[in-house]
Amino acid sequence: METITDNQKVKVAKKLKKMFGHMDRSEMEYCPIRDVMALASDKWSILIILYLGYYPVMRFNHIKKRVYGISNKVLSERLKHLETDGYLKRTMYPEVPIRVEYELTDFGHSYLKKLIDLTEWVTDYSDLIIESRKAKSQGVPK
Amino acid sequence: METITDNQKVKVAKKLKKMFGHMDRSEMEYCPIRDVMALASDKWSILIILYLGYYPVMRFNHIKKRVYGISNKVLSERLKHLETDGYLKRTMYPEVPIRVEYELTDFGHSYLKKLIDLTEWVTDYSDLIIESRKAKSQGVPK
DNA sequence: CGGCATCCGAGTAGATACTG
DNA sequence: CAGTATCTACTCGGATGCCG
Repeated sequence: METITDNQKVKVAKKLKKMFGHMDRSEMEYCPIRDVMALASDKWSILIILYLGYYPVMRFNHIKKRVYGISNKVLSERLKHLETDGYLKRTMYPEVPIRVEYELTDFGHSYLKKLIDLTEWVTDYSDLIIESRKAKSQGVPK
Repeated sequence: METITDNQKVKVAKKLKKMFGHMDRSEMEYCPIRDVMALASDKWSILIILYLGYYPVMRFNHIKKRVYGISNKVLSERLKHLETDGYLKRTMYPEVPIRVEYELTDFGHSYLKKLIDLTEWVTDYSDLIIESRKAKSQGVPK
């Protein structure tokens, strides 16, 4: 485990203070963090974006195959949202049969980088989390 | 907007390949990324962790006041989960009235750092997202 | 004070069938 | 092929009341 010094903690606290200083007053009914995170950090959206980082251009059914378990409805919803928020670009080719391609925008790529950071962190520590869960569930009785 | 070169995109793709190479075969019914992210990346948990980075030690009602709009039920759920997964430590002082304190573990702090990265990114770009939303909703008719 | 139990309503997900 | 429509099932969040 990467050690964290008290000094670093203080720095972090300062950053936080700057970030949401005013939110302290609980005028944070509109909170951009909550808002934005909510939209692009659900399990499906993350996977979609990660796959689009892997395969630069994907079609609807291609994504559906990769993002295992997602339904048509949810996939098209997510894609629409992600497009609306500017993460990805949708290109339609009016051929027969129709062809639609999805790819990340520059903004999407910038988010992808953050996401990869996070997933690297997750994969590094997921074992630790799983262990922690077991420890608590088997629970030392007292 | 921070520019992203094709070269960087290739690097990112390689990382992804390493990260979930096998997931490609869609044996990813258990996907640690999905799993872990789902638990600590919901809007409430994020705010709880951010606040615990700001106020090192918090009590139940203190958190409740800060995390505006959260209900008792949801708060205690989140706290329990976050504790189970090892993000935070819960200390009970059997006084009267009882006192319970929450604070981040080292693991929690390590996650906090990632979270701050993300929120900084979000605050940098949230305007851009809002604009993108407007652009799409007012929608150039054709 | 902290927080669990219960109930209820709303939104969301999933399965399936259908269309341009 | 790329979705939409529809229906159902279920989970989630909020409100309330109770208890150690």
